[in-house]
Parts: sequence; C-alpha cells; structure tokens
Amino acid sequence: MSELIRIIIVEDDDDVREGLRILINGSEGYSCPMACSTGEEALKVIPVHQPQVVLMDINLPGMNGIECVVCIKNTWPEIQVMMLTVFDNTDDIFKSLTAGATGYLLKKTPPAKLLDAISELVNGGSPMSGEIARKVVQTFSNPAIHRIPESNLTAREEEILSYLSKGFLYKEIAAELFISIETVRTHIRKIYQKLQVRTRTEALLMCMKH
Amino acid sequence: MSELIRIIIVEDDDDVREGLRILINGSEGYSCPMACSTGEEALKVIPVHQPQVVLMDINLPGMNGIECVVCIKNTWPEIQVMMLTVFDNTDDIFKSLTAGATGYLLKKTPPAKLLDAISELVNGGSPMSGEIARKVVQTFSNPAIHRIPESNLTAREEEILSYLSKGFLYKEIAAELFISIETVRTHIRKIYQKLQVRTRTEALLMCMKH
DNA sequence: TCAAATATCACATGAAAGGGTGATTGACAG
DNA sequence: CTGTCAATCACCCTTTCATGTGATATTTGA
Repeated sequence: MSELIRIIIVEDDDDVREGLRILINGSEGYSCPMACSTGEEALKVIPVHQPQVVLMDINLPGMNGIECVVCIKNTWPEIQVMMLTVFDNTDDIFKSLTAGATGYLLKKTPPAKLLDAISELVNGGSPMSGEIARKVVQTFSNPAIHRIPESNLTAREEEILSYLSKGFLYKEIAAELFISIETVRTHIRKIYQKLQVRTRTEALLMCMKH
Repeated sequence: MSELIRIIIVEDDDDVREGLRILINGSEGYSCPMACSTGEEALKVIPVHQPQVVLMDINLPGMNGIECVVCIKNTWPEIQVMMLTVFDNTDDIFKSLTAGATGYLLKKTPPAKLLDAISELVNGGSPMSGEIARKVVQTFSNPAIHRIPESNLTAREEEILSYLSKGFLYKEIAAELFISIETVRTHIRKIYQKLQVRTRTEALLMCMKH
C-alpha cells in the first residue's frame, strides 16, 4: 500500500484495545492515532483523526457497536468499518452488515491476518472470518430437503420433492426436469400417498421432522 | 489438512482446465482425478470420483454452470462448489449463491490463493475474491434484496402466519380464530406483500431462514 | 383531535393444487 | 415369458389459493 492507513479502535477491554494499538502502530503502513473504549468517544474523535478504517467491537458500555456503526456510516459514509468480536452470532452479523460494516472478523484472528484484512478493506474487499462468510453466503441459499429416511420414495420422487420443498410451481418443476406437468402431478400424488399427507406444506413439515 | 482433497474441475477452456488440473495435481494434499468440459459430463463423473469440491466455470456450452450447481446440490448436498469465473457480474454471483455455491473466485486469483481457498472451503469457510465479498456484503445495506429481519408483521399477521406455516387451510385458520375466511385472505395478502413472497411455501421458507 | 394503522368482511376472477382413472413404455426378476 | 414397478403422459373434476378492488369499525399516535 502506498499510503498510511489510519485506524481507530473502539473496544472496551483495556488489554485487547492496547494490544491492537501496539500491533497496528508497530506495523509499517498502519497507524492507530486513537483507541477508544466507547462508541460515544469514537464519534467525537473521528473528525479529529479522519481515519479510513474503524475497528469496532460489538459489546460496548452505553451505545453498542452496531448503533455506533449506524452513526458513523450516516455521517462519514466513506469510512470502512470492520467488526471485531468474539462470537459469530448470526443476528449480530446481519445487523452489523445492514448497519454498513463491510468487514467482520473474529477476535481469534491472528495479527498478520488482521493487518491483511485491514488493507483488503481499504482496497474494496470485505474480509470476513471463514465461518462468518459461510453464514453470509448461506442466507442466499434456500433450505433444501435432501433425504427422507425410511420413506420408500424413488430417486425421481425425492428429486421432485426437493423442488416441491423449495417452493417451485408444478409447471416450474416440469420445465426444470423437461417432463410434462401431468407427470409431475402423478409423482406428487404418489409422494403424498407414501408420506401420508395431503398438501405441499404438510409434506415439507414431514421432511423437516427428519 | 489431514486428508487428500479430491477436486473436479468443470471448465470449457482447454488451457485453463489443464492448467488448473496440473496445479492441483502438483500440490500436496490436493488431487484432481477428473476435469470436465461440460456440466453434463460432470454430473456423470461425480458419482465415480466422489469429490469433496467442484470448481465450476459459469459460461459453459449446453447446461450452464449455475444450472449445474443446482443439480449437484440437489443430488449431493455435501459437495462444496466454488465458482471460478472471469467476471464479477452481480447477477451471476447471486444466482450462484442461491443455487448453493459456497465459494466464488475470479480467475485472476493467483494459484497459491486458489489452493488456500479450496482448503478453506472444505473447512467450513466461504472464500470469495475481495470484490465479490464486497458485493455480497453490500446487499445487506440494500433493502431491496435483503429486507428480511424485522418484517413489520403485526401480531395478528404473525399469528396467522404461524397457522399458515403449520399447513392449515384458510378455512381452518378462519375457524380456529373465529373470523371470516375473507379476513384470513386479507391478512395473508398483506403478509405476502411484507415478506415479498407469492406463495405459502415461500413464506414458510422465509420464516425458516431465522 | 385527526390521520394512520389495524382488523374485520365481501365479491369476483383466474391460476394452482389435489384427487380419480387409465394408458404406454422400458427395465428387471423370477 | 410374464408380472411388477418406475416413469411417463392425458383427461376429468373440485377445492384451495392468490390477487384486485372495494368497504367499515376500532385503535393508536403525533
């Protein structure tokens, strides 16, 4: 990187905060002019130090980290915020990203990786710890029904059931599998018989029990 | 990694395909027993080689890469699919992730990074090129695509949704709540609007995402 | 206090789902 | 060779669902 990256830390644990600060100030190309222990403090010092990056803990006394991100991004949208927290709580992840954070690391991240992540952040990336990234990606995929133990469904029937459980219309299933809608209906009738259900939703619930 | 990772490549460009194959087979811990040039071919050879990972190009002759991912995840949900493509086209990204891909790299990724990404993939991560990750993350701040969390359902609407997701018929819900079936309809219409879905099953899937 | 949100109900229309019956083809086992 | 089963398709019919366009009463909040 050609320029110095100025980073502000927001973290209430004294040891962690000082550790990070020392790490950053000891690394070439990175600088941490300020390390705050509360969100309120951060909002005050940001105009003074004009950082490109904020490292943000979530659990803070007073204003929490996510609220703080909202304020930061409202006022200084060009600042990149990276969450830095202990837990991979799904709710926190999505709230943080919705608030405008563009990176999300767990505190167990080794120092070298943390510095890499910061530089990736200012270069237009969105560094995330592996398990975080997986959770984010999985919000896009629909839950699929894969296998139902001890139901005598044929391979074809299971295949059709999996489409059924994803909300496909009959005609969409037909198009997807290159068969007639009548064939789809025939299969579904047999599926319902075997599973002892009468509707698509009941079939889905039946699958989910296993 | 303790075990050998078996990888199948699906890529129509001969040079790229062979290059990847040589790279993988020349690296300790990785093995590429097969490299296909079409999705159809991949679906045939997967049961033979039982890979943990599939590297998938998007632009393929015949079945395209995204359709191929749908088939793969339907049949072998445990296989991790990484998209490997030249462009960072937003639409392709989301379609791929929706189809069940859990990694997404650009072809410009250097060899060492590619191998790292594959091992991250089998270890529960979701490696993405920086610009891809950023696009994914930004969908959360874009209310159009990811408006999930507080969906503003009223108490009554949630109540009706819960019956709906248990498979109750409209008239059963009406009877249960001592209201007219027309009222049930009205509530469900508003629920669908708020959740941005069109059918009962889609609503149920939406609920299950939390 | 007045507007907005909520909960209730009605009528109408077309699409989708579910159920019954029956038929053809191919594969496989006895 | 023959019967069974899986997969395919075609009618028929009824019910349920999804959506549009209304309306009225009650509650809430700014």
